[in-house]
Amino acid sequence: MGVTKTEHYTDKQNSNALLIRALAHPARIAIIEYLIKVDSCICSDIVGELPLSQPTVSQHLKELKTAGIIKGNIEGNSICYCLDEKVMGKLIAYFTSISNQLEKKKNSCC
Amino acid sequence: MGVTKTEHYTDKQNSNALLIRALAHPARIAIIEYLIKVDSCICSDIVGELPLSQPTVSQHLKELKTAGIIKGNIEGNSICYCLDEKVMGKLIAYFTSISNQLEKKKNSCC
DNA sequence: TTTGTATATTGCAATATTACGATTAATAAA
DNA sequence: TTTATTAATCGTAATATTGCAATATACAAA
Repeated sequence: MGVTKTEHYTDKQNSNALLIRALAHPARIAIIEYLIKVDSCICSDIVGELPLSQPTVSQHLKELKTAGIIKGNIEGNSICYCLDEKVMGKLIAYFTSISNQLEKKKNSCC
Repeated sequence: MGVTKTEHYTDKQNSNALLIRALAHPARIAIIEYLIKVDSCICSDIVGELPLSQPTVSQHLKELKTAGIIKGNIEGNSICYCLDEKVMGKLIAYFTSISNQLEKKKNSCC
C-alpha cells in the first residue's frame, strides 16, 4: 500500500529510517557533499551544481531540512544552507555502533 | 517523474545512494539489526520478528540482497541469511569519511 | 514604485515503493 | 508418493517519490 507500518518498530528504528531516507537519493548526497566541501553556501550555488531545475532542488533541500540534516538561514534575499552537524552526528553514530557490533562478532555463518 | 537522473551524478554518489536506499525503511533496519544480533538466521525467524507478512518480508530481503547488504545460502529447506560485512563496511566507511571531513572544518556559518 | 534576483509552492505526470493474498517452487518428512 | 514446511513470485491496490513548468513570494536595487 506504499505506507510504512511505523507503529510496529522502535522509535530509534523509525527515526534512523527517516534520517537515512533523507540521504537515499544521489541529488541529496551531492547536496550534502557540496555543503561539506564549501562549508557554507547559498541555494543558488546548489542549483548550479546539480543537473536539476530550481524547483526540484528546492524540494530536495526541503526534504533534507525536514529531516533536520540541514538548516537554512535567511541572509539578505538569499538563503544560507548548511549542515546540522548534530543531526548528521546521530546518523554517523548509528553506523559507528553497527561497525563496533560487527567488529565484536566475526563468526558469521555464510 | 519518479525517475532519478542517475547519469549526472558520480558513480560513488549513485552507488552510495543505492546502499543507503536499501536501509531507508524501518523494516530493513530491523532486519539488519536482527541479523547482527543473532549473527545468522533463517527467513522464518525474520518473519516472526517483524509485523509483516511473509511475502512482504521476502520482498524486503530481496531488496537488501540486491543491494548486496545481505547474502543468503540455502540450508536444508530454509535459507540462511546474513550480512555481507564487506558491503556493509563500504557504507560505514562512507559515513566515517563524512565524519572525518566534519571534524576538520568546524567553522560552519549557521 | 518598478524591476530584478532568489527561493518556495502548486499542480501535474511518470514512476517507484509498500503491503498482502494467492499461488508457486523446492525441499523435507511421513 | 503424499503431505508439510519454507521461501519466492505474481498480481494488484494504495501511497510516495521524482521532476518540472508555471506561478507566487520576498527581498534588494534602481
